[in-house]
Amino acid sequence: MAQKVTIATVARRAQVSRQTVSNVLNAPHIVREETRRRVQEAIDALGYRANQAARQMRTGRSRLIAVRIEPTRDGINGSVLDRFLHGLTETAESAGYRVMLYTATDAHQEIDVFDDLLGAYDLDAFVLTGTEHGDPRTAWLAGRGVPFVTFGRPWGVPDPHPWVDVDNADGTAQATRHLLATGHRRIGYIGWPLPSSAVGGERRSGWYDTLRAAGIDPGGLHRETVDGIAEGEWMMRELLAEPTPPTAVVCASDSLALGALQAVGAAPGGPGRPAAPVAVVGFDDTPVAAALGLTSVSQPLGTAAARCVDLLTGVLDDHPTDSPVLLQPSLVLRRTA
Amino acid sequence: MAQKVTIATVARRAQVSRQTVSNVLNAPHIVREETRRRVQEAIDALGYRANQAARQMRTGRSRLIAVRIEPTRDGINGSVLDRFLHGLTETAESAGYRVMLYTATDAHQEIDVFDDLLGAYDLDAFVLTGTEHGDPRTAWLAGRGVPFVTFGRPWGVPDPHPWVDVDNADGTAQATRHLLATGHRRIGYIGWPLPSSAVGGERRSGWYDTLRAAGIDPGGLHRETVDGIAEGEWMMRELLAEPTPPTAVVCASDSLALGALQAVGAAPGGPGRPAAPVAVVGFDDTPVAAALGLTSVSQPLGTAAARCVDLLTGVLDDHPTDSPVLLQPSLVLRRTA
DNA sequence: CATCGGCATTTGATCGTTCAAGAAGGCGAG
DNA sequence: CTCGCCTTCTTGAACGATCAAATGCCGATG
Repeated sequence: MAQKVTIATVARRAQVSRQTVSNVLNAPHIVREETRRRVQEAIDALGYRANQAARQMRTGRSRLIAVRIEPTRDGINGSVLDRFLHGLTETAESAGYRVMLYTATDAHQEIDVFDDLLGAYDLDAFVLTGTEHGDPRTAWLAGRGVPFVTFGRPWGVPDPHPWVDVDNADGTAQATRHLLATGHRRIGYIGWPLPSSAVGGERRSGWYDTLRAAGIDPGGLHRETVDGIAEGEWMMRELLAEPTPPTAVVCASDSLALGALQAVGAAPGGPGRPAAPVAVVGFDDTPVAAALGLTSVSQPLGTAAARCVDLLTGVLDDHPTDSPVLLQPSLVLRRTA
Repeated sequence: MAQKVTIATVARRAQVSRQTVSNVLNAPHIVREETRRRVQEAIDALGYRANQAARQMRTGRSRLIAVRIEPTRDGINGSVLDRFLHGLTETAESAGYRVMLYTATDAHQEIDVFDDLLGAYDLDAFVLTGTEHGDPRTAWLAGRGVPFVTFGRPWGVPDPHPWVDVDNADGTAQATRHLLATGHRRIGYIGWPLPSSAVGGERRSGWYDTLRAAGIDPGGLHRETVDGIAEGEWMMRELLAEPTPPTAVVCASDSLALGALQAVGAAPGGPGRPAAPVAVVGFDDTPVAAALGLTSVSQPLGTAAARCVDLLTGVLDDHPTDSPVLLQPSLVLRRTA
């Protein structure tokens, strides 16, 4: 087994002091060109890698970012987090950071985990997903001066923090405009209950405002429910029982959309099958949507993750760019609309 | 902002030396009961948490486990990794370990990442998923004496290592037995090409052996292809074109099963719809299967993850239990079989 | 010619923990 | 009484890096 290579090993080999090696790594501009090259050669030859623990002890920085991994409640929507995580890990790597996972059952227990992680591992930053009104987590982190980014904009927070979000309203607006363009006039909406779901409000307003802008009264053609396939089917049945039922429906999730599809009797059978009698659009472009030919709004998750890392490294490396990022989703057209 | 609480702070408050505090944490049995309690009170009162970086520098152990996060190639099967990761994080937490993510494009690049992570972060162990024949990663890790566990048994490795796996053959065997019990006699199989996919071989043999044991000749009722919905549909069409087509088919993945479903003209529409004319069973019990009412073989991913952590902590904490773990899957019955 | 300032590099201290060795006290045996 | 042993606790050193300050060198300046 090879001996451990430390900064002292490199220093001896390059005939310089430890500090000069450290400078080559952390402040190359203050080292003379010829010395820098000599040290660099020694580093390469020995395969030296700076020990993070030692560096961390001195600097108090760990180059570690924490993200919560959630149990995939619904199952269908789980892939959203999955794709986000992958993008996050990849971008963080290229910025010299690593991603650490943690779990939590609720916001308050999550705060305990923050405390734990900060105390034990000196975490540099947190990425929070799924912010809601009056989120206690952001207040706690901000109060401690811990850097963090949220994927999801802050809701009613006085002192704003860096965030990245996808323009949910624009997503449903795109869906609605597409349906209008293909001749639909009675376009319904199935989403989440408003006071509790901030994102739900966004998605509904995209549908609502687009119809109003087109001179159409959305009327009572909308329903709100918790997420789920069965719930979507039930709500769609209600809409179909209206005096003048919708000819198309925009849904806040692929789960709801899948339920709606079943209610309209569309037998989803994959690409190449005849279109459903009632058009349906989902949200999130999950694998289920792709598999079944469900038209759905796609979030640029890889980009969102990358921007989260950009914002964080901005704060951590002292060139903050505190402008929030709002990304545009795109409509993926398939059989159902 | 509160001052940083170190082991010295605790020691002063409890009127003992640093080392005694350290002993309370790491070797309580050598500390007198009354002293132990006094120190513990100080720890609780101050909210002290041992700094991992400092501990790691002295002991060389980081209490960190690394797992690779893969791009969800297919999309449908992505949720498998997702669920595994969640279980891993949760079990690791309760064992005092944390999970770190990394990405890699291929096995050789992954080995570079190993080197990086070991050099910089002193990782304690790796969890590898998806082992194949002649995997260079296990050889590299074993050669360096780095602890690791694989989710997936070793294939043709001379010097075995700890592993956890799900009995793939038993999964397809259960599916096949269920089909036999419900009266089917001509049962086909759609899976992955054999020499390249070790898991594919397992899954096929479960189907094959069960039929043989029931006195039925599997004949030519099987097809092998790469994973995907379109591929499944195509292979199923071939099977249906046989002189005596199958009345049921077992598939190596939900993707293939979904394709097969489309080929048999079954319009998957969710629970409550009439059964398909040809029975179809998938593998992995993904959200898509649940959403469409596809009968599928379910892997106990949470348990598998927990056992991976158990094996690792066994090695790391010096009470190795080097018996591999083979878990039984279960068949989730839905509409399609 | 002495002094100064700037540059490149080195030296000693430090982060918070655990290891290895040593010290204090009590107790029983010779 | 002395010695050795055990239990319990303390002291100094070390892990590998960075920070802050000091050093040597050089040419420019008064």
